[in-house]
Amino acid sequence: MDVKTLCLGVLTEGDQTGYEIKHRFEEAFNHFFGASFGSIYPALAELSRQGLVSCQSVEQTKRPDKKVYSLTERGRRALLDELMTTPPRHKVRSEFLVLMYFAHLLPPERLAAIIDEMIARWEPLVAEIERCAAGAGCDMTPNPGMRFAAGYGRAVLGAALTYVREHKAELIRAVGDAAAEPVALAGD
Amino acid sequence: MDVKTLCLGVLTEGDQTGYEIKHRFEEAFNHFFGASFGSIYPALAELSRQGLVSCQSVEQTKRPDKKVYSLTERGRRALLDELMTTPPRHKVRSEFLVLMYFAHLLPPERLAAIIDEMIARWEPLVAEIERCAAGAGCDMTPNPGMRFAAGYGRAVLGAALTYVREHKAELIRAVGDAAAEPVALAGD
DNA sequence: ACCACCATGTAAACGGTTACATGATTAC
DNA sequence: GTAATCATGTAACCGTTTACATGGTGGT
Repeated sequence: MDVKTLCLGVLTEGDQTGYEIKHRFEEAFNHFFGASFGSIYPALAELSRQGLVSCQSVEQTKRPDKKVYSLTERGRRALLDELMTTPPRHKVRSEFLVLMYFAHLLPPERLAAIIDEMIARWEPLVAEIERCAAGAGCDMTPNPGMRFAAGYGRAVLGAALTYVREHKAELIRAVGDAAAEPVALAGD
Repeated sequence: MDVKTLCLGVLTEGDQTGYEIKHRFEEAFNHFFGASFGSIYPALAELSRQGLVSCQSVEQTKRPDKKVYSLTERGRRALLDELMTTPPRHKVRSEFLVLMYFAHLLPPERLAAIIDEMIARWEPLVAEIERCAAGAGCDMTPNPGMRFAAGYGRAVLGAALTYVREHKAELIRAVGDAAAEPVALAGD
């Protein structure tokens, strides 16, 4: 499953331009699937070439023509097929946790700054997930899947936030103590 | 931050071969950083070329020579520098949640199978994280960072497990109801 | 018989990010 | 004057996955 499939999926919610699709990605999939313009535009071009979406240009003054994409019947079938057959992978790649893993190699101020940065990034993300689950940014009443995904995000990010908040001081203290130990021995 | 950095990090725990490093990755970083042989061996070769690790071959009968890598002083400095400067990214890419998002396009049996598969995959993962946090697979007493990362994994995976278990039936019912509605109207 | 474990490596293919190119409009 | 919004696209680059290549040992 790649950006192409996600584009097909977004287009089930109505015809959209590449630009709009990008924003829909950010609203709806922000916490579990990222995509940049550099992957979306080529994906749409390829889908168009394969006849899975159709495209009509809308002229605009002093701007590139807007290209509105629609899901074709073949595109819908391809999407359903993909959804029926792709295995449910779930990958996390966290440089944050790598940094935490090697906490004993870092000064406490750096640890504090890293954790604070994560908290500052996750807090608004939870807020946005909540907004999205309430139906913002999408015409229709939020369907069950949307609510499930949003609920998952809220639950998991909530747990992450709680965990880092509750263990920040403990980690910093423990690292400080471990660093102090050999010095104390040497000073004996 | 890439596999190279992680290799340097693992080597702070003691000299190891590429093969052993791979297994250490699976034990320690399983839930937040994946790496295959195809990325580890070239990474070690590159680190060796850069003088960040040293390597001594150990002859073996009827097997390729074992190559034991050690962190050099320059390697340690490079690692510390990397840990001090890399921003704490944290990315999730979940085809599972994409599938859930489009639940209304899938039959209930498929939804149930997907959720059950995730539960079956996460349950042993939590168990392994717990084992690792207790100090298994690593000579030293687990240091604070290891425990923090493991605790994070336990908290977050625990929340994920609880969430999917508690909302599985609800999702499947809601999707079934939504699918039944138009039929009921048509039948009126 | 067959599979898992040990042990290293290469190379093609893949998919995505980043940076670049263009350029008017509107709001602070 | 500076930044954000609208709007599309290309191309170089990056790192990883996947598949292949080799082959003895030990367990069920």
